[in-house]
Amino acid sequence: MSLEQSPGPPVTSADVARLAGVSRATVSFVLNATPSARISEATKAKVRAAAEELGYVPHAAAASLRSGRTDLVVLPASVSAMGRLFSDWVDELETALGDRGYTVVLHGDRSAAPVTAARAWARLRPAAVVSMGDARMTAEAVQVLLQAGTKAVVTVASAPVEGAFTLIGDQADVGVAAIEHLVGRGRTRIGVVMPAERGLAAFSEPRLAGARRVAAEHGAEITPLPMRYSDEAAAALATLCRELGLDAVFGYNDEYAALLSAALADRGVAVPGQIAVVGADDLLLARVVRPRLTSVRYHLPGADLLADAVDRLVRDGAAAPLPAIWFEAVPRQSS
Amino acid sequence: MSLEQSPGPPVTSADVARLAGVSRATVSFVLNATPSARISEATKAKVRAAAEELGYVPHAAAASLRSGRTDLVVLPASVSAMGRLFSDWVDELETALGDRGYTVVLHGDRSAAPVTAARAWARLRPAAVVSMGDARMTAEAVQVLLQAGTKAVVTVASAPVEGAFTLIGDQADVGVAAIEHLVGRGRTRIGVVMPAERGLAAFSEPRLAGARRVAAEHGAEITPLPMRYSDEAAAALATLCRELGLDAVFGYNDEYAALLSAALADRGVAVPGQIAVVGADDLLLARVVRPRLTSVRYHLPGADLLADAVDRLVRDGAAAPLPAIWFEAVPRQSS
DNA sequence: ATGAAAGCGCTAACAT
DNA sequence: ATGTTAGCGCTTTCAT
Repeated sequence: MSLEQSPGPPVTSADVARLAGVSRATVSFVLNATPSARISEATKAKVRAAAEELGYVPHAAAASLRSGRTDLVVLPASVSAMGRLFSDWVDELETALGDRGYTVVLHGDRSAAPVTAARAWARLRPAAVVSMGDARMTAEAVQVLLQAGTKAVVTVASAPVEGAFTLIGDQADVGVAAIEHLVGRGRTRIGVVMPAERGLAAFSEPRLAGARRVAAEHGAEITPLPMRYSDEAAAALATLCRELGLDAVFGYNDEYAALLSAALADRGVAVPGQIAVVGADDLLLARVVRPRLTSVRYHLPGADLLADAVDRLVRDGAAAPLPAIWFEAVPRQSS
Repeated sequence: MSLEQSPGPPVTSADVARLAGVSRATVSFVLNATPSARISEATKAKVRAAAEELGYVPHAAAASLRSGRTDLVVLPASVSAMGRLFSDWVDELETALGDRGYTVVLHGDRSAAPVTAARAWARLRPAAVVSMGDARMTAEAVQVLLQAGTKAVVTVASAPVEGAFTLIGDQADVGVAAIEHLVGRGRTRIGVVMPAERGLAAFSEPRLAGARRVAAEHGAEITPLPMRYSDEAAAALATLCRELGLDAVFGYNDEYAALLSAALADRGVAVPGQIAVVGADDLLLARVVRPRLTSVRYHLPGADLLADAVDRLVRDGAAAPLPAIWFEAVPRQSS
């Protein structure tokens, strides 16, 4: 293969047709294996050879513009805001959708307003938008997408979102699971870490609310603890925890919890002896640190299940509901 | 805003033109703020109002099909194979390119062959493909993209890739930095963790090669240690390390290293007393675990710098070279 | 200052 | 069994 520095004009299906000595329609039929068209094997071979020789790559946008169909699935997701739990799951979903013929693309938008973000996705005219862990799929955002012809709008929310296929899952239940676990172990003066990093409030606020609800039921006391994700902030907070006389901390997620747990140990506070610590997400990190970290674990629907639902939504406009996301504390050494 | 369940046919610029009482050309001029066209303020206002009222969202594919330009940048990246170091950096790059008017999209393809993957990206006719940490941007893959009209093909590699804007960075240097550090601390019987997970060989093999090179220079001995990313595998490997009489381990990256370090401690092996441990990527994890983990740190070019280079490449077809990626061991308690 | 019309690369009726 | 043709939604000369 010769490597030319300056490639000629882009190869189109017309070039392939010319070289193969057939029409553009025939090229389309052959390369897309259109079932309704009967093309002789000889012609097929000629077309494929020509395409191969020219290095022809179809123009996805042109094809979908004409056909009115699209195989694009947009996953709105900011890579760095995603825990390892989610990133593994996103990977599986990508594979599952890929197997079903979709082109999956992650779109990490940074715009604040839900409708603005939705418009950015809608410009691409995707067949589906699957929003996991992004709290910004409001009813209006859904309308923008639907209006742009998006067949499947999937989102996670604590209650059904109008027009969208909603995966029910309430972040408050993370707080509930954590506090129930701690109360069950006799803890009553409980701190709840609130990350200072932007974009995490959508998760931390409901978790705190869930924590408060359960604590009230059991006569336990909740103290919100703002914390930045850094060594120094963890050290300062560890000191504060001791001064406040807390006997437990729910650390928002495993990363914050592990950071704080290490800082507590550095200050001579016994974990879980004096202060119990609970994380969330059940990352491998929870098993890497010592003491091993008790963590609230997600139970997400399987990626294949969700991919099937998306496929159904795109083809038939409807799909059977999926089981809700639920949460469970996995007890380890830290509590 | 009324939420209709079944949206009508998609709104096109023709609808906007009709409502505003102007031609489609005028709509295009107004919404794209075309400098060469002089449109009266009154008309502009009318058009914008009509677009707003109809909830018009432009069809990106149609626009770029006609104009021959595209603002799409594809970042080939498998989310889960990306360390947190890279994910933060990818986030910044996304922002930087977004600020320059590009639509950034992560494409986590799972196909093995470089050319197949390149074809999948080329179907989208992106303006640029920026491949970080994906070792599969071969010269042929670059040609496929160039041929499809991709203006900027950027990749990381240990040596310039023909036709691509290459960011020089050699994974072997990660191994070099780790082993030089360990040898400098008097260690001579060194294990190198080789992750069993698929897709990581592209990184682990060169790191091992770099480690071997430096070890040979200093009369140290290298033992490759296959390991899966799990608690059990780490436990088994910890036992093996002791049996082999190793005095140091380079743990591939911080995650594997931390897992192994904890397993060693569980077995009563003193870290760093009996066995020193070094990771890579300099994640916050390295500061979360105890003993704090020595780690090899990347020095990547700033995201803004790279975004500028991409922009230059797209507009002018050329850009000034960027400084090479280099590596440095950050000493902490584990070595 | 605005409109008419051509055409980007492709697919899908409809012809042949 | 294959070719002809008419657009998909948009941008962009060229006219007016």
